[in-house]
Amino acid sequence: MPEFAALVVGPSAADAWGAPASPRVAIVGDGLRRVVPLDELPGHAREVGATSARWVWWSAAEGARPLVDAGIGIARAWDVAEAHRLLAGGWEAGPGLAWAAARGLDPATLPERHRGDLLDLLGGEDDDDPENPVRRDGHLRADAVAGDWAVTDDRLLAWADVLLSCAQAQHERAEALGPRLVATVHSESAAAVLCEELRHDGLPVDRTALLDIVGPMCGPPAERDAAVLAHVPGREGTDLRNPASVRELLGAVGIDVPSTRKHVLEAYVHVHPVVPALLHWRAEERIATTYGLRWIDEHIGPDDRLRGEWRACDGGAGRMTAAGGLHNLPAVLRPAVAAHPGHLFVRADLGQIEPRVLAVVSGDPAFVAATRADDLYAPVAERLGVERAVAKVAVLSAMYGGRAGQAAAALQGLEREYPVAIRLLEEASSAGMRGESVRTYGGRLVPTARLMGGDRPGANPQLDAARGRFARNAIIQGAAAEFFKAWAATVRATTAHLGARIVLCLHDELLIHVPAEHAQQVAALVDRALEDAARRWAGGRARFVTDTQIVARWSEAKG
DNA sequence: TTGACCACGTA
DNA sequence: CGTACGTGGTCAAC
Repeated sequence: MPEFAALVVGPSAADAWGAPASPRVAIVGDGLRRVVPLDELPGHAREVGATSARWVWWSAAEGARPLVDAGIGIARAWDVAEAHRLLAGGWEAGPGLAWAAARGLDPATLPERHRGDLLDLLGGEDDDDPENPVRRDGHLRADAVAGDWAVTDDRLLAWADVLLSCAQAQHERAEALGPRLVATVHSESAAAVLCEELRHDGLPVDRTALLDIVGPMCGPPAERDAAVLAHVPGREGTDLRNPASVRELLGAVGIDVPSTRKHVLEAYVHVHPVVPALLHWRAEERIATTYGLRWIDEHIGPDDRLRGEWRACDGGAGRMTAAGGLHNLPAVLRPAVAAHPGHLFVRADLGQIEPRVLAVVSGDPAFVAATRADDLYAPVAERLGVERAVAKVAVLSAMYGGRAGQAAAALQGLEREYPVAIRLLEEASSAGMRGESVRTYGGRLVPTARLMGGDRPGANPQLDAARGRFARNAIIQGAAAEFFKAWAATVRATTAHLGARIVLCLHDELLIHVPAEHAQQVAALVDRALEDAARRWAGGRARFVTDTQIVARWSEAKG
């Protein structure tokens, strides 16, 4: 059993005069057992950081956030919420649920809601020892889960003891479940810490450049509308924000479309000038409403950093998510993402990550061999005896469940030449169609039955097919997310001493803010981190490639 | 106020 | 080809 140091944060309190007092924090494990005020935590945290102990918290948002905000580096962590999401699937991962799962308690016996409201407190916990966070039925007290039980130092220590024992039970389960789960928990826990750092640091922007791009698109809405409506005299009353109204407008100029979506309208750009005007209006309207002056004001601090909340995994296959527009920033805004004075970006993205991951998770020898090429699709095309474009569509269709166009014919070749890889995808697909859960290569449980409505498998063929595609894709997308996080965690650990900070994670791409004089060295470490991650995660069986560049602005990256 | 749907940006 | 996410708009139902 590794050395764990459990950290819990008590409720924020008021002192005797009613002024806000610093919350108290308990640290238990690794030879420590103490309670300290939150504002004295940094000194104690450095003490733990100096050992090889692994931090344990209910969640990074609770446990890692105060350390990150205090500028304390965090080397190793066990995040109970992330571990629970991996082991049990889904996104719900509060202490009550994680504890119950780790202890092998039937989730159905979980107290109705761990809300901590009056009914909860009255019901069922009268007979329990008020000083014990664990009820006689084995579950955690609802008021403890709600965060307002640990009001004394003794209770806070008891709460930390519970956390420590929860992590130890999870560790045993992870070891028993599969060969990679403990490593995946470590990596996911590091990703959760990274999320706190991403939130804390923010993405450096050039405010002047941003305003130059956004400003001209943020004029009076009436003027934007008028530029479109000028093409259709007599229909100035059209509400361009209402798709039904737009469809009516198009009908009036002889364009009959089932929907007004961009890819539908693009076929009509030469039919009537209102169509390109409308598409241009949509793009500007998007910037004005979503990425306009209000967004800049709300999300970009006085230090010219764009901040949003980050999560280490979504509720599905396990990709990272970001709020505040950080994950869907339109390309036209990228020139405004700029390194701050004295700094540069190291920008790196993984090439053809999903087919390379397919090679690893399936172990298909011929497909693994194809990863030796810089362009994986070239040897695949050669082996199938088809054009590269055809091979690419075939591989993507196999991973995503597409059946349209030329995919079907090329898939036959894949089944013949790469039977192991295709069989894995087919097995995932049928498990999904049966409503069964699948596990990713790293061990994340991905439920399919609860997704996309509650219909029973077999009741709705379209829904079954959708679950099949979802499961087929989840084992690839999920494993790619795991590999990406292992890479990011390695980069974070090996470049921190040079002042490098990861400031953006975009599924297969890293943006690292680094003092200019260390950019070259960080770029080299990024590539070495990929080799290390590939060796640890994939046993070196497949080759992974990265395109690593040093740029001052995100938009300078050529790809 | 809330949820469904559309639309669209990113990978 | 398809999967996922977050966001903001309208509309209908409260």
